[in-house]
Amino acid sequence: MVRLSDVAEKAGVSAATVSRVVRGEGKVGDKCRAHVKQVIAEMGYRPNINARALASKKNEIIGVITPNVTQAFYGALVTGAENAAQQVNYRVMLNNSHNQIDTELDAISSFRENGSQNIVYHSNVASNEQLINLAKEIQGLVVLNRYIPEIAHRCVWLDNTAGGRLSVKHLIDKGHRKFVFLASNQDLQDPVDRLKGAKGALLEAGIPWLEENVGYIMPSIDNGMKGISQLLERKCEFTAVVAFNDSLAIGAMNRLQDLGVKIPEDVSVIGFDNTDICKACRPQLTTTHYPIAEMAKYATELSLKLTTTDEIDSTKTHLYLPHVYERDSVATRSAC
Amino acid sequence: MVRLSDVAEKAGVSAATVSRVVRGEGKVGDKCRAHVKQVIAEMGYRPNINARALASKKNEIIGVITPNVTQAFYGALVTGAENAAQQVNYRVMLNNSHNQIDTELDAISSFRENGSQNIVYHSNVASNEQLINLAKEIQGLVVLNRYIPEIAHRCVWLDNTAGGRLSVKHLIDKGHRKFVFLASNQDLQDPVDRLKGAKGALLEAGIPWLEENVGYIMPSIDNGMKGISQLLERKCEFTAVVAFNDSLAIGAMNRLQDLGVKIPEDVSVIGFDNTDICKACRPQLTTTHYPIAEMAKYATELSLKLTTTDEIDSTKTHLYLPHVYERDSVATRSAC
DNA sequence: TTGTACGCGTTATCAA
DNA sequence: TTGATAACGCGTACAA
Repeated sequence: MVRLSDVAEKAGVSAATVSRVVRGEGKVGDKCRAHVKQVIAEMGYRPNINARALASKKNEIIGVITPNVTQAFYGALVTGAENAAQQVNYRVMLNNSHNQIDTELDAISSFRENGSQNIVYHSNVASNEQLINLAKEIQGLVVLNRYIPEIAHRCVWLDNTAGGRLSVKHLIDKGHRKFVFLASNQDLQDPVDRLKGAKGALLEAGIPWLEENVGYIMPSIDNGMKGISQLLERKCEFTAVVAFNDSLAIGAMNRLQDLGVKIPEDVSVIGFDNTDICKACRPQLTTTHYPIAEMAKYATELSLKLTTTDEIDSTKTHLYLPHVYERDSVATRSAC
Repeated sequence: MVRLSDVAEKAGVSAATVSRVVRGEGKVGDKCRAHVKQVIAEMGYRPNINARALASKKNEIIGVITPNVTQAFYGALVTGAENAAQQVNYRVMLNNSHNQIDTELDAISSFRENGSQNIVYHSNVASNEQLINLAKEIQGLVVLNRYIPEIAHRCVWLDNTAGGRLSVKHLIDKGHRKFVFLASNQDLQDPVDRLKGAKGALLEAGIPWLEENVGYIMPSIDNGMKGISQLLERKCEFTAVVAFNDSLAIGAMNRLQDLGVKIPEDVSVIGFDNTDICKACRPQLTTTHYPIAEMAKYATELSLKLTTTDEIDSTKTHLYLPHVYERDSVATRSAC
């Protein structure tokens, strides 16, 4: 491995000078710089990252914490972050936390020990207090998919209330008036907000909210099937099902089809997220698009900005709006 | 940040001793060790990873290179690797190469500059020569999903030929004799091997191989739909479709259903990989299981072994066998 | 079993 | 604009 000092010796300058041209900082004479660059190219020198990190206490690493990249949603998240990282030659360190707070905290410690100040953190288990405290300590920490007023300018999140409202409004516009909801039973804000939005859309349209028409379950295809069965047993009447996410929607859809219900002719179904599986089912799933890849990309850019510039506007948060992505699982209901 | 020397001072021992107990190596007196550990706990000391990496020229990082974790298959791959890494307190650095050889090579350089000797590399674009040369230079490089005889003991791969054979044999056992194939047009060994296995199974059963019954396309749901349409236009006769992967299978299945063909009553469909989307479609997809998560886990364990012990058997490769995972898209065909 | 002393490859603070 | 020189925090021969 060729070192900085090797380059310096061959170029006939000091190590300090080479360091300056490598980093592109400090004053260096034009022809001196050109010469050094030449030698660097000739020798194929590449800086030792660990030595650099040790001396500067910085490292070009962006840590990404996510429950589990096996799930399409989080895969898209990581891809978005990695995309932004590649543009500035940063590396991404990944942690699958499996929703274990200890694992998440440990990953954060580890990232920091590696000299990384840049962390994009999606947590379903950390408390607001924990996040606020971490944000104080870690300059480049960005909280993804969550809104915490105290650190609003460090949050990149989706307007889930609007999402819930849009989903339902889309169905109302198509003539539906009898709904059933497959909600998440996870102790998170997202499910609450989406339901709140849904409720709002209903009230606006003068449709009563029936709590008995809501099933709370852990999101998965299998549970979507179970959930819709339970709703059916309760003798809920509906022409549309609104699901917390795509998996639940697809489970519901498939179970209904098994029972001879035609989608979307008899019942319309709408999902949430717009993950890849929406194209696998039949009919293809109409869903509310969650631009997670873009959001993750933006979040890592924000993290970078947080650690490199002072001009951050701490009075502003970063809120994304979802929109309905139409496929084939929702149909117009002429009469009701 | 509390340093090694801080601990040493407070404990009244030398830095070298603290270093020994931290690493659990070298001889240290029992009560001395206990005392130092006590102080470490009290002070909340954690080693500086960069300093350690600089001094030892090693870093506890495992690099994972994959085309794109947005795809479920690669998401599972990364999860498997991360799983193994967590067990030994290693961190994973991720690179989405998007099948760009430059990106892959760059990632490798970067990993090495970070002091990592451990790399799990899935490449669709690197040549065998490149891989062989890299393996020479990088002690802990493991090639995933590919077999290169010269570095057989560094390869963790699937028997794709057996996979192709098993898929078709499963269908033959169910009474099918007329097949159509949706193959990949990617310039890789996997598609070739799977087709070879399929052909073998056919010949064993005395069924002729019809090259015109094979469609070569880039794997995706959309292309599965297009592919089966093309085969239909060619007036191929078949009672079963064998797809290179799950996406193609699902595309084919859905298009057939659109045309009024009943799956599996009229036509059976089998996929490959056993990714999450198999449960999203209707009927759920019977497929050939590719144990990618386990393989990736094993691959990173192998990489670790390669860099820590000398007792590696270089006469042995690491070959996994796929198996048919039955769901609902394949049915028995009584007469033909 | 424990301690000393030097090196790892950079960055950064001074002088020059 | 350039060059010494001291950190950075730890690992590791070697000596004790």
